[in-house]
Amino acid sequence: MLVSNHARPTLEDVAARAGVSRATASRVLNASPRVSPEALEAVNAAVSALGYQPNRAARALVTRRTGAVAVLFSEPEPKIFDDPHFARLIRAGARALADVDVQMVLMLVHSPDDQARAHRFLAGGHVDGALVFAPHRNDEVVSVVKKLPLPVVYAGKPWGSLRGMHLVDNDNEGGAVLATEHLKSLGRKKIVHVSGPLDELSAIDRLNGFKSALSLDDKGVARLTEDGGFTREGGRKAMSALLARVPALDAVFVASDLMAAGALESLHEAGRRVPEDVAVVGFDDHVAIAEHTSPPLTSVRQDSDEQVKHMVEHLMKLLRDETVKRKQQMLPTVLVRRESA
Amino acid sequence: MLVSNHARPTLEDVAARAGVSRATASRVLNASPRVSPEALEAVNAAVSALGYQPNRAARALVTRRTGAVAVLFSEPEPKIFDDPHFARLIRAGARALADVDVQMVLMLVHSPDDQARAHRFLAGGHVDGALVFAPHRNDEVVSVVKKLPLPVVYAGKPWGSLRGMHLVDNDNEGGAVLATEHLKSLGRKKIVHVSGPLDELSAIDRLNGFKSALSLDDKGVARLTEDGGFTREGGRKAMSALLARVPALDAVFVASDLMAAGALESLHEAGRRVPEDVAVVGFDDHVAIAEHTSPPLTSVRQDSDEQVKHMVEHLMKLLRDETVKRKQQMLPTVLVRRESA
DNA sequence: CTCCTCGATGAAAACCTTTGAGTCGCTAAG
DNA sequence: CTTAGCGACTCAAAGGTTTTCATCGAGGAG
Repeated sequence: MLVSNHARPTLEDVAARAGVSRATASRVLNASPRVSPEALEAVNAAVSALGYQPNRAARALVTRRTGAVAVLFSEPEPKIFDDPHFARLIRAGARALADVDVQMVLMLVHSPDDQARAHRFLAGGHVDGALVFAPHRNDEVVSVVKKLPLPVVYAGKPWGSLRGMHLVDNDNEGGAVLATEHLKSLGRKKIVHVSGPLDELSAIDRLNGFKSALSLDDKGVARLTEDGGFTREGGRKAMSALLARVPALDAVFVASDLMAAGALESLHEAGRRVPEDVAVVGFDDHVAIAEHTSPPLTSVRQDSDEQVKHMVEHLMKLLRDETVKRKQQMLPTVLVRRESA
Repeated sequence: MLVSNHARPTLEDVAARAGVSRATASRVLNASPRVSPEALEAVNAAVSALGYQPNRAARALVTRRTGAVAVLFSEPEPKIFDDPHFARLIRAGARALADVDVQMVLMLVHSPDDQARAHRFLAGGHVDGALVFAPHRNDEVVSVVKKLPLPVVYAGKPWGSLRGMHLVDNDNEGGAVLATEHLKSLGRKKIVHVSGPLDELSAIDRLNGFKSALSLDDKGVARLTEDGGFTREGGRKAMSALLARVPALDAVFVASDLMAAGALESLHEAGRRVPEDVAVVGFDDHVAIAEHTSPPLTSVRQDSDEQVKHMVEHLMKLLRDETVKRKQQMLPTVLVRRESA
């Protein structure tokens, strides 16, 4: 029998070599139970002998599954560049999806053009589902995605009604309580907060945790809090503003490590020693930042790798039509002590 | 006529509605010339009326094209997190590929496991081609990819023989000459260089540009140069080492903006004023960094967006079997003056 | 010994598109 | 008036897999 030119082997070839029909070979590949041990072995042998790989397109055609999922980021461009958090999320997504043998189609969505394209793409059935990172208030992406008949898992709470939405969030509020309680336990009396932008629910949750740990009323929170916009520069400015407004402050809980880095700069400039004069706690536990500030930063760890892994698992369950016990998962946060508090 | 349930319309539906055959409808979609204006219009009308989108799997099955390309990054993890350059490349890739309606499948390749997976995936015919970012010496990814019958375009020169390889590089050497000449033109006499890791050809090229602009011999270069590893911290340390070794230095060309940021810190600590005492030129012109150092950084611009765009165009030509005039493209670099030199 | 059941298997349809070969109606050339 | 040529189109095959349904054989019950 002539071996064909070095075209990729098809299921037919495998079946022929194993001495069974295409159907049986297919059943082996899909781990169907109705197949005899001998057939199973023969097919497996043929598969590895031929180096067979199923043709994704053919399979997709009949199963109506593409084996790909979209990963959507809606974030203004500078943030994506500056904040290592995004790189980490993208990497975690790449790894987690590769682990389950699913193609990751990355889409960055900023402009209305991008939104239209994303809509076309998602509606076009080119992916089986989507992972959506869109933390901002009234994010267009969310409304675009929401009306599509497509399984979606969100990272954190998207703005608006959460009814029926699948998401994996970090316990932002709990983490903030942890951080604030820790500062209290150090005997600090005048604790302030550099928050993230209040059009993101994660920032609001952290603010609320701070507020509840200190039993503050709205006015109190407003006085002791400044928005740092989740950027380094914003953190620096917010810290300066707080120093001006509350000169006697002896501790600060900063809602992200990147902002905390900025806040530390501001504190140094103001001549305050950390942690002696002012204790500082960040949020994220982003090692690349937290371990390289001076002093190294005590921070609330939110494990992004874990979050993304859960998102992928959750989405896979949705795709397999399994029932998920809880649509909305919350991941615990822990305090990682270093030297700043 | 009953409208079917809300299943996605197929080409058959479009053809029926337009009153033509499937074949004609297909030709319209693929912009074949052999089609009458009336038919063209009728089909287009039907397409938009039905909101038809071609089934990618079916198309892939017959054309043997997947409509997806892989984007491979082989870089140790910390780099990917810390260096905004990667975020920029990823973003540029996402945009450029979306523009030509091609799916971007992102793969980060670090471990041997990853390499095996990448090999399986690429050999499995799941993508039509690949964009490879693998700058390091003897990078496994390159050898894996090289023996595959798959169109590949590299970012920058991969290590090893370049014969027959398609790549888009920045004019690193030219940029380095530009930077060094600029420092000379400022009347600086003692110019040193913080290089990137010398297992990357881009770093070597920049070093060579520095060397040739100053007509240095090997010994001279060695004395005036220190490896900063393309990291911020490395830049700081390299600068300190150079300050110790060449106290009289009055200018430094740093091979990346991230390292330059570190070098500036080191210079400040050493009490040198920039640019009065020491003029500094970076490389990359990474705005997020260069505009926010103090003082703002003069830098050699390499336009990554442009580079990636060229890579995508190049790959598309390869996929269309067009002949490419030059397999290896070199993109010009320009000096962007700010305050540091 | 016959009839059923049941598990393993094979034949064939279905998924949706592209594309080469063939058809049809027309004009221009002979 | 016939015929070659041509443009626009249709027919139908091909592409590789999953899955339904039918078949086949073996073994157990009657």
